[in-house]
Amino acid sequence: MPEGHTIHRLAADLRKDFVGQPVTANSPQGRFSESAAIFDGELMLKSEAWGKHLFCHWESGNILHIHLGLIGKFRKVDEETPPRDTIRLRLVNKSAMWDLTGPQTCALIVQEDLETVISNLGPDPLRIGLRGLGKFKRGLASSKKPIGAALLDQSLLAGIGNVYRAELLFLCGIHPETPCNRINEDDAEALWDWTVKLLRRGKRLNRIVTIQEEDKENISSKSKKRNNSLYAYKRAGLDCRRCPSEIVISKLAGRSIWHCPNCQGKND
DNA sequence: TACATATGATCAT
DNA sequence: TGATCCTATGTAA
Repeated sequence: MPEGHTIHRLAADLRKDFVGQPVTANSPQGRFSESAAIFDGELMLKSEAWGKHLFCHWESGNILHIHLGLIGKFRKVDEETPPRDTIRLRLVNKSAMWDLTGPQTCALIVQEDLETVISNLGPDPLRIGLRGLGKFKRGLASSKKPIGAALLDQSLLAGIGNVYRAELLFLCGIHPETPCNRINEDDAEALWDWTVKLLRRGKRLNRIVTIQEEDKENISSKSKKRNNSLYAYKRAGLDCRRCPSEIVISKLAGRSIWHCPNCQGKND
């Protein structure tokens, strides 16, 4: 679940449910009890996302910093949901209840700490939009890493994860091993444009959908049931949606990556 | 019941 | 590069 679109959507949903009326906070699991007690009963003033980081600001000036990591979830639950001991944090008010489980980070910090966190992040496409292109291009130009590794580097751009990196490279026709500094102007611009577009779509739909209208008709009725929203991610051995080749899987920056050997030209 | 896996990141070697 | 942390889910045994 958690790439940048998820976190921005979360920030917006939490804002809707909690900003404006006092929030009860506790830690059924116990591991966050002391900190939760500090802002328990306060007003949430603001809820925002930077890349994959979520920040909820409280009256006292304290800030709840959450990073979901690989397996974390922060979800709205029914008021009868039992307080299981995997729930790190539970937020409640009159109209809503949310449970946080398995976060990589859940900490109470102050503004200065927040600034340190975001100073280590590259441009966030969902905050800066198309205006972030310049920064992104400079980041690419100064790196020799394979683009497939760079896209996961949150200090180059903030919010992309393993699904989007495979899909972005497919849509731009770029081989994952291409060194960043060999990506030309047009490709860099296309990468940034698609990133902004796809993250916005993901936030709106609350899930990752990269498939384009013109490719929908090429999806055989056989596979119509599932897995129809992506081009490359987890599609090893299946037909490319745009040519007769098969999608191949490889490893890059310690994670699996998928690409079409025909549509995503080999780098030399 | 056990194990593999997951849209992440850090720390040790 | 590999081990590690956190939790839930699906599949194998």
